[in-house]
Amino acid sequence: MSTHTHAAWREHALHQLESAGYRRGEARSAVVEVLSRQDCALTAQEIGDALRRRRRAVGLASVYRALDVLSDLKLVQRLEMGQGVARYEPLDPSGDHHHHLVCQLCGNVVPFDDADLESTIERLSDRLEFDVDEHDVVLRGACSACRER
Amino acid sequence: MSTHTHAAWREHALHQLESAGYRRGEARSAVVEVLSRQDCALTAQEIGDALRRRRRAVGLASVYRALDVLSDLKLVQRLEMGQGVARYEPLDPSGDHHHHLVCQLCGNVVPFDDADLESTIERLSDRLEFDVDEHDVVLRGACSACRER
DNA sequence: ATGACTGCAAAGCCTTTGCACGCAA
DNA sequence: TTGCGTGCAAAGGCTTTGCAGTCAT
Repeated sequence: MSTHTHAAWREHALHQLESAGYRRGEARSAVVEVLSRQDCALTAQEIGDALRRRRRAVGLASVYRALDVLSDLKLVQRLEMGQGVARYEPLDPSGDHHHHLVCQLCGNVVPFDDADLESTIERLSDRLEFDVDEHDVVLRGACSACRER
Repeated sequence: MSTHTHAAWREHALHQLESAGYRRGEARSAVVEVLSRQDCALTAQEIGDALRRRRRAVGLASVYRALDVLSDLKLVQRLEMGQGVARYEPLDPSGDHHHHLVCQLCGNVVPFDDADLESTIERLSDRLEFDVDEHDVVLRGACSACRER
């Protein structure tokens, strides 16, 4: 597991934003807030919906703009897991991360991590004629709930 | 490497289409033709362009429709590697496959394969509470050409 | 002859951009 | 006060759909 709590990520992110010269705007802070409460990948829509539910409605354009900035600062990772929709999740500054299982029946996304997989990818990266600095792995299939139906 | 040549994949695909009750239409056959000459992932646009260059222009809608059918029959794999554009590549019936390196500087996509990675993922899949039936791995970084600049 | 196949144009998503206003610093 | 941040509406890019004509069987 990560050494960082959700609150710690939020502080870290807000601090990084400030250091990078960004002002503490309402919309951006609200997006950081929502992301900090969730450790798996959300779509821009989902973030917008969550904000609306919490009575801190933010224009979708601002959500996208906030996510752009956060991606640039490597505070969130942008992921594409099919269906042509991008998902975003907080990036642990320690380098810790997980990958995703996508259920092809219900569309649910479940995180998992595996040390073996990480070290295999690391060894592999060294072997390639390519400077690898990111990787992602998506497993697709049926989640336990859907399999039983 | 695959045990199937490009021509073999084309024959296999055309045969499967026929078995599944599809007619041998011009557009669909042309898409199969282009895919069979390439073993790494192409976008719908790229397929359309290739067809136009070969004087067998096909409407983009038909390209997409053909790719849909081919995906359903598991003859091609649909991949999303960022930038919100889907890519498609022939799927070897033997189960052989590769993964991709994406250069974040020039956008080039390069295939690679690694037995170690495959077996690690297979072991991992058995360990999970999830029926895994597909996986894909994307490595991002700088290709050798871009690194030198 | 019949209905699958195709191309074109229109419609649908997700995402980005333009612009005017408001707010942090 | 300055110019970054925000929301709205419009524009963009990829993909899908509706429709009428065409072609395989």
